[in-house]
Amino acid sequence: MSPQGPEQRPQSVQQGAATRAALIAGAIDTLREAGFAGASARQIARKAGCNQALIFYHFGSVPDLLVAALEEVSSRRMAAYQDLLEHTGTMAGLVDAARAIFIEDLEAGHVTVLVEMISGAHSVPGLGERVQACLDPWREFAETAMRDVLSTAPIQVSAAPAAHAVVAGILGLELLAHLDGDQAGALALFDQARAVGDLLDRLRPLAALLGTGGK
Amino acid sequence: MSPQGPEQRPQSVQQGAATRAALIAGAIDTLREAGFAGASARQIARKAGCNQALIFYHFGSVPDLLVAALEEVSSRRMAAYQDLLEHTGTMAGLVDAARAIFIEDLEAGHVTVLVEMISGAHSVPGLGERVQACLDPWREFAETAMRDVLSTAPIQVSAAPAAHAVVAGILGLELLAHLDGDQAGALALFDQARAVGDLLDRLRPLAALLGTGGK
DNA sequence: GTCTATACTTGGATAGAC
DNA sequence: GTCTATCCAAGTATAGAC
Repeated sequence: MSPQGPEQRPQSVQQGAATRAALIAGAIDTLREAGFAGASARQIARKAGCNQALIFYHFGSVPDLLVAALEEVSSRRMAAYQDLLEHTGTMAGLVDAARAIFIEDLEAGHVTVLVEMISGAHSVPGLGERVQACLDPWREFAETAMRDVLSTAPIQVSAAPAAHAVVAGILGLELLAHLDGDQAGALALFDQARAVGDLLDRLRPLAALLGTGGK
Repeated sequence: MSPQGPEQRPQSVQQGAATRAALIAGAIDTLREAGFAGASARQIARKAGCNQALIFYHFGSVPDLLVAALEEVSSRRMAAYQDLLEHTGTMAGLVDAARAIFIEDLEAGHVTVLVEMISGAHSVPGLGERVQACLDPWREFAETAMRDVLSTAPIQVSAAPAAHAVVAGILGLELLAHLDGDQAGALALFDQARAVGDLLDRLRPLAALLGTGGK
């Protein structure tokens, strides 16, 4: 695309891209292990195995790098979520899918990154809006998923508040799981939800008879 | 209690207590407005209207002061929660009480303090355990409250996972409300929950007939 | 693009005067 | 108990050599 041809600086750009990726990976690791308050330029650079000055060269500032890291995690996970949720017609199926995804995210620390960025946004002016923008696709996604499932549910529930509850629940469970150091509480909750989902699935035909389901 | 009598240094201790209180109040304000990452000794002292060195004299370190602030908020709110929940026999009543309490906490920033301390604990070794200890009474409280309500519910749900979900939900809703700058999402959710609670209350006699409720 | 060196700022914590 | 002054560590960010 540039006038001087695509092979003028092939090594440089490749190297630069690799460094960018390493810094983003280092930022993600640091957010998971030391939180927002511990995510300093020096700490991230150490994780990335490169120099601290490169953060400012490639990203301009530490918060800018952290936002890039959040966007990276967000886009990487969206694909997995789409795949897992697109074939769930029942409440029980939704709970199972949600459980699998959530445990995976919890262990990998994906939600930790998000939570740290949301709470850390308190201390950096203007950061909140950028994190919010990153979260928006997820809210839409959750609302669509809830709309699909709730259309077959025996009780009338609006998708928007339900989606809000799901997103809030994920964030809250992450906070508790990280504080406790285990996922026992979250696992027990998913088991309960699975049982309730099963019950609702079995109630569906009955509800249709009584005329309380659907619209 | 001390040998020299209770009036030896009345001014000093009174002054000291006042300063301690001012520092705790300053720490709470700072956690709410600037988050854990922004809660430095100088910032807190500015809010408290006193000298930065007093933090170390009275509390030893900044994290120690922050824990004291969390304990203060926690114990102050416990009374309010006890009062509001002790007369709720129905699901709808529980939702109404929860809504009132949650909105009050959200506006006053009580939950913000808790969330910031949980997420901030990532960056200070040993802080997590202390925050966890502060949260324990609340988990017990939530479990007791859920047990009371669920005993009359038309479906069989264990109290422990339900309480875990409630606590997680409160934390998550706080994160979202603070990020959005409004409580619209949380309010809509409570309205939905109120409708579902109403439905469950009306289903109770029916469930008893069918034999799916109780033990 | 990457490194070293450095300027500058802020934060935690202590000593000592009052 | 409270203040001023200060030390030291850590953080952000930039300049300039390579």
